[in-house]
Amino acid sequence: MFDTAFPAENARSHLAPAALRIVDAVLDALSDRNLPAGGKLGEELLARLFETSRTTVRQALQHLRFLGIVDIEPNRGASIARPTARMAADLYAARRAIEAQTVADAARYCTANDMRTMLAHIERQDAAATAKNRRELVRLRGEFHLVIAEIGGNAVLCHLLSQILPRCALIRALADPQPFTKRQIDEHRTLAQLIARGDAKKAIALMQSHLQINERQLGFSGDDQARVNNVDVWLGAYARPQAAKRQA
Amino acid sequence: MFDTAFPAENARSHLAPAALRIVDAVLDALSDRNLPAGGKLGEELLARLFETSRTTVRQALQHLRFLGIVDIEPNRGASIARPTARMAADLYAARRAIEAQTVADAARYCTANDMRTMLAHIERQDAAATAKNRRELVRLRGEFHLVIAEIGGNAVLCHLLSQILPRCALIRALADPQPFTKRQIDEHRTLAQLIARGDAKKAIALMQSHLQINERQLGFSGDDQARVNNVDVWLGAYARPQAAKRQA
DNA sequence: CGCCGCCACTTTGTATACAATAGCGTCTTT
DNA sequence: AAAGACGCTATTGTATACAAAGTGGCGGCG
Repeated sequence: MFDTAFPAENARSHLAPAALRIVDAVLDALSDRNLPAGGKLGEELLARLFETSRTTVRQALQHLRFLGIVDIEPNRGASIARPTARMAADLYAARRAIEAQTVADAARYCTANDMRTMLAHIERQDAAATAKNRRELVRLRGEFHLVIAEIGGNAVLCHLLSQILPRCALIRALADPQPFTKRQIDEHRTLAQLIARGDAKKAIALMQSHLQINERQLGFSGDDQARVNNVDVWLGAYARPQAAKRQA
Repeated sequence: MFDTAFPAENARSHLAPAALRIVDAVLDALSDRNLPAGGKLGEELLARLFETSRTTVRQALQHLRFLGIVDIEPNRGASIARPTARMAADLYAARRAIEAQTVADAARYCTANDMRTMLAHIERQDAAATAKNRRELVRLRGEFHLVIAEIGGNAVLCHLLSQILPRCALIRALADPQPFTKRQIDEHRTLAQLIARGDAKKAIALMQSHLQINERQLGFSGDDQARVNNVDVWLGAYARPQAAKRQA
């Protein structure tokens, strides 16, 4: 479905396959809520886990830093970002600003084929929700917003959105108590219809409320430090490609 | 003026000093319009020019790729991005979406001290314009928008803006025929006043027109391939820190 | 004479080795 | 016994060496 023209893939295309595996492993672990906030990501350790060199690991860490998933302090190394409530609010405010535009563009330029793409994607969301495949569902929910941005056709907005979506996923993994809900998929479906109809005004309004509802679900009460902090424990399962594939 | 809290600096803080020098050299060359679009940036060459290793060069190139200043093709290396008219339109559309929000936030949260910061910054813009210091003026014009975003207080929007501003600078360096104009600084001054007054509505409107005027000035008529393509020629002057300092 | 294939060279990608820095424990001194 | 300073260890930062891939030129063949 997503060929080389897909902006999110485009942004990753330059990465070495090995580095990409590490990035995906971290993102997968994030979707599964197996991320210890503030957990340290030693280069040597990752190199051993993924059977590659530190050079490649550093590539991956740089990319994750760019996505806001890890913090890198000079001479201190990388650790999982510890997003604050303020950061979450900023992030969602930014999303509202960006996605208001992507939705408007999508409503303007949506073709019949685009509508089919959206519906097919929503089908996959439904399937993932039915199968209670949390990781896939988290991935698809974010990806759907990218699909809309792609229909809008603004490559820059696509790129920006693909950057901040993983951070939203991180925040939700740490602070969202409600994993499975069909309502969001229903909102996606309604959104798709409004876009296909070209009703930009209503589509924007729905997107805004859709995002605000998501944001309000966040609660920063949970003490994230309570999670496992042994990175090799929680990342170990994601290191081997076959292990990751098997779960998916 | 800008301490560690400044988002743009924050995003660069992790880079090695040597890598930062390379990034700044490219950005300076860009401000001076000494950038051959599509020009190849060989790693070995840069390593020799900046008297460092290819490891550091690669770091800098990765960062420039993040900023959209260079394209990196696998096994082909890095080259200066060749932005299209479409890309420019997308970029400015994204800026309008983002800066509408930053201006609104700034108008809401602007303090007396923030106003002084803006005015002081505008003073520097005036000084650079009077001194016909093109590089400094280009830098300050972009930075002013970041100052506004900083006043707004949304770190994510600051970060996103700091990412796309260099690309705007690249596009203007390649396609903007009008280097020196005081009108933009006047607009900045008016914008500052509206923000300080808390008039979000008018401030947003002015920002939109400000950006649209800038965008309309762009003309993609010039054949950029006509420029020098010998990277060592145009970057040589920026390689040595003292050389760059001397011009500034 | 033109085109196709092969070989050499150039350039990038990856891994490893070395250097520098921060954190931490211990030892000494007051 | 407590506090400070020194040195050790663990981890990151940087450079170099080796491997792989791509590009261009040369020679043979049609």
